[in-house]
Amino acid sequence: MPVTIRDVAKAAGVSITTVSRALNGYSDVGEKTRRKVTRIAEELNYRPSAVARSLVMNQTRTVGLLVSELTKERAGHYFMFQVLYGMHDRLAELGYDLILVSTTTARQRLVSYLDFCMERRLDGVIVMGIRLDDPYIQEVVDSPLPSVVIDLPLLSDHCGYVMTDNVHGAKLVIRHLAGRGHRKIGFVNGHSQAAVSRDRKRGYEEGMLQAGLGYDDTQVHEADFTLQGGADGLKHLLQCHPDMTAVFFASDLMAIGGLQYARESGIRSPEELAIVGYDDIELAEFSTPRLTTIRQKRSEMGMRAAEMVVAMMKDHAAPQGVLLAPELVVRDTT
Amino acid sequence: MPVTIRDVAKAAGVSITTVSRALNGYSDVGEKTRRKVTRIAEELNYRPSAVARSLVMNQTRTVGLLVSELTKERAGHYFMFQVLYGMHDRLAELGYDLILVSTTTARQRLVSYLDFCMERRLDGVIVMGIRLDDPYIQEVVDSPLPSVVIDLPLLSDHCGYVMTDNVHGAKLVIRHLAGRGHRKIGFVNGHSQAAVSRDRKRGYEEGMLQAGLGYDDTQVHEADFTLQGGADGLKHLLQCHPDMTAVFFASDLMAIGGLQYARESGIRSPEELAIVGYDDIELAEFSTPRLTTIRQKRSEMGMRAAEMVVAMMKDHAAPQGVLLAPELVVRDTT
DNA sequence: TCTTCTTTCCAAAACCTTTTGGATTTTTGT
DNA sequence: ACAAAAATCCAAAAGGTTTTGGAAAGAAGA
Repeated sequence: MPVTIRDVAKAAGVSITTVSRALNGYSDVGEKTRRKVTRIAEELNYRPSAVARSLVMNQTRTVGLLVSELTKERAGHYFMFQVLYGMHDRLAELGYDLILVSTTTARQRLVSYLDFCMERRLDGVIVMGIRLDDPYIQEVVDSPLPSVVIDLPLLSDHCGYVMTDNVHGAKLVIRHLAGRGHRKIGFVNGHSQAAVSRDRKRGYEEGMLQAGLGYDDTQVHEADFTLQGGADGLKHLLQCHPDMTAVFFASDLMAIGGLQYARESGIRSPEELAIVGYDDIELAEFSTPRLTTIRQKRSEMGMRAAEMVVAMMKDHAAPQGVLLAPELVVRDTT
Repeated sequence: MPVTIRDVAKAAGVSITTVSRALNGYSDVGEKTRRKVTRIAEELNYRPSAVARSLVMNQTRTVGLLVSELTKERAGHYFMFQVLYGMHDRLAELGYDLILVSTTTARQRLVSYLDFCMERRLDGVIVMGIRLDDPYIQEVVDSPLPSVVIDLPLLSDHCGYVMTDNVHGAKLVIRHLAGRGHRKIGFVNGHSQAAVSRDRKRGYEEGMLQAGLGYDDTQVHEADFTLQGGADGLKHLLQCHPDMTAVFFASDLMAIGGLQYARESGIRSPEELAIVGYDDIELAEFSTPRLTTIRQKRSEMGMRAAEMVVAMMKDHAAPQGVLLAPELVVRDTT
């Protein structure tokens, strides 16, 4: 049904070789024939079949986006959407397409992640929102497929990563709070199955020690990145430490949950309790009071991941670990 | 490099025809050979090439997701992510893959949307977050490619749609507010380039008239679905109508913006001002006070879209217009 | 035993492109 | 005007699968 290269060749009175080379800008085709071919291709509305091309070139120019948290649980969406945006945009610029691969669907549970990529002959994979305990993680690292992971420091022969320097980000928070005179600072962390949680906790700990405030395990509470988790975390922390004057949350969503709990409990922020989040999602700027937080360059994360995976696929570049600098955004809650 | 059907055939001592038919469950292959072939295929870790298959079968089992709002502007993300989830999940179940097509990238501006779909030989398209004034809209309708549009009542030979009954949803809100005794009800709408805005406004108007409250154009304000827009809209409405006791926002995000403006202005909700949103995004349940809103079955929207497009592609089913029922969720702001 | 179905298998064509290795024509150098 | 070099073109192979139209072998019926 669709018009093929043969149709164009016939209409132009040349061989299909010539059509191919004319349209692809090779130098061994005369100027007049080239113009004729392009004109006719235009007229016939010829679109070269990407699948035929993929078959012969042995590359699909497609990268898979493996996201395990594409589930009903929505905690990560605020963060992920914009990473996705930057990633897709840069990939499109580089001439690659993005195909969704979810580990949570029924089909994926049967066909393994790797099988899927092999069958589709994906050129590379970007992994996002994966947990440390995800069974697919080993597959990714072991696979010969070029891959880059977001927010997980996985470095191997075929696997790079890009993430924000979470240790540094957390330290920025503590330094800021200490500078404001806070001595007793709590920390509501995300679940331990996220690499970022580990790093942010380390940053919190080191930051506290460096500020001379000491590290106390009971001032740390592990939640799950959700609004509710943030509220519960704050409640718990304040029960143990009624004299706490500042709390650092490992995500904006949790911080907002905390903010709401505080308001319901009649605790004013920042007067009675300073609150800091992490991520700088859109909502952070519009909460009342406006949330102090750590900004992650989300769309840049996506772009860097895209660039790296393309470099690996195209130029056989070596995978690297990219650490982006976080940025403290001071607003009203501190 | 990867193992092909030829390798399997050779190893099993049969023809490639037999391998193909054995693996695809045809009846004209003996039980013992079938077992042998499957065993060997397993051993060799054979994965049939989807691209070769696509070429010969003339179908890619891939549908494109055309989303024009995959931009830095984040207003729709809270809504779209979960539609995407339902859509992808159902598509995967049905054996189809989802590929992202954005109209906002540099590449798409050169190569038209249709060209992209043709080149990739997509079997179908789902369109989401598109505006009434989007230039691609005509392409979609005219295209012979099976397509279904979300939140835009576009029905043609090859194009169906699924959306929530927004007229009814808005009426539910007005009826609810009128039942609570409100007489002067404002409306902060989304931008006029969204079909949903048109419908929700109609629902508001009809609702007001049916409740005997009359329709007054100055009680309606057009915003843009953003937090800031909601805040500004409420401010404007209250300036014109200080005696307004209830405001209906065409999205939760705007309602939350309104809620925040109200709080900053010392206006308590629901005591002094009832507020209703639309969408029932996660945040609605966690705002203070918790937001009364209209629930859209977002993941069901995605699923229905997926099912329809597959039916059109596979069984040549006729496109339909699907209207899902909205649902009033009463919380604390009314 | 001979014919007629079944069952089981396979060679070859088809899908649409790119690339290889040469062939043919034109231009350049002398 | 002749050899060499450059420019322009093309036939055929390759890529990995499905499907078509038979062929070969075995079983059933006479």
